[in-house]
Amino acid sequence: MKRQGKEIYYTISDLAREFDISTRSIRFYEEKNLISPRRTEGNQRIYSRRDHVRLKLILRGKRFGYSLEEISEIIGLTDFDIDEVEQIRKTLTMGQKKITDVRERINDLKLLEEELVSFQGKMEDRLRELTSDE
Amino acid sequence: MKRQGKEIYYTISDLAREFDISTRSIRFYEEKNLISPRRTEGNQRIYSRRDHVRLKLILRGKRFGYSLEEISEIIGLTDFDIDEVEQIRKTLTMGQKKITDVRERINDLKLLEEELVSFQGKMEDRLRELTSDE
DNA sequence: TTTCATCTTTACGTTAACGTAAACTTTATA
DNA sequence: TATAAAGTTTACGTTAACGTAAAGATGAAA
Repeated sequence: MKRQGKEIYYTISDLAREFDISTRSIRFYEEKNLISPRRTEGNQRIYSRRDHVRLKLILRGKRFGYSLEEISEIIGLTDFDIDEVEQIRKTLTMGQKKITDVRERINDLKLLEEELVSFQGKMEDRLRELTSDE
Repeated sequence: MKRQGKEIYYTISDLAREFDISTRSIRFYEEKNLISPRRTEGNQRIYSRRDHVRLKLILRGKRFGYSLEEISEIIGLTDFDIDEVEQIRKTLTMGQKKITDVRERINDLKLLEEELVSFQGKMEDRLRELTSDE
């Protein structure tokens, strides 16, 4: 992370280090149009604060199993290349679907958590059983 | 889903239909030792109620981005081939890690949900703005 | 200004998670 | 009992998401 006057910016290896991913991955995301950094005169990538946020979003999406294509859809929602009412309505509908999807996932995860905790409890009981009488 | 006296069992296509996946996938999960159905005399797979539950767990795992290998770890927790105290302790430690992991994922998802809802709100405002004065 | 770490593009390699096809067997139904 | 539907194994194909290597350009430090 560096500064240029008032601007905060990052090199590709800054981001790779911070998020613990390879530079290859970051370039790959760019190839897939998930992120579009500016360039220096010498053609090297410079990532803005906004790119930084963007990358965090990408990785968050990956963590719960969205493919890059799906992430692209979700992130696309944040792209302000929309201008007409109809466009906005479409975006709203899609956004609603995504929200529903995310809520479902949260519920699923809570179920799994319960199952794991319950199993954990059973194991602890069993352990007490085995270690009490020795 | 069929019955054989008191037993409930499923063929491979029963499961494929119910969970909307291919029979290939189901066989693949077996190849990876995630599931182990019994066989008929003629060597065809029969899935028990327990196998059914197991498959549901596998698919749930997949939904939030666990790889089959990770799912295998999680599911392994339910396998009662453990008997010694040390084994149980190991299992408990690992289970704890999984629980922490799952909780982190839940939090991440809640963050994403907030972001999506907030964005949705902004879009609705914008839409009202555009449609109020026409 | 040199020099070395860091960056660039290009391109081929790899792995997980299946898809698909072939050739054959088992089971259900007319 | 014949025949079609469904199942089996074997094996090669495919796609996403990178890994890795080469060959050269750029930028920071001495």
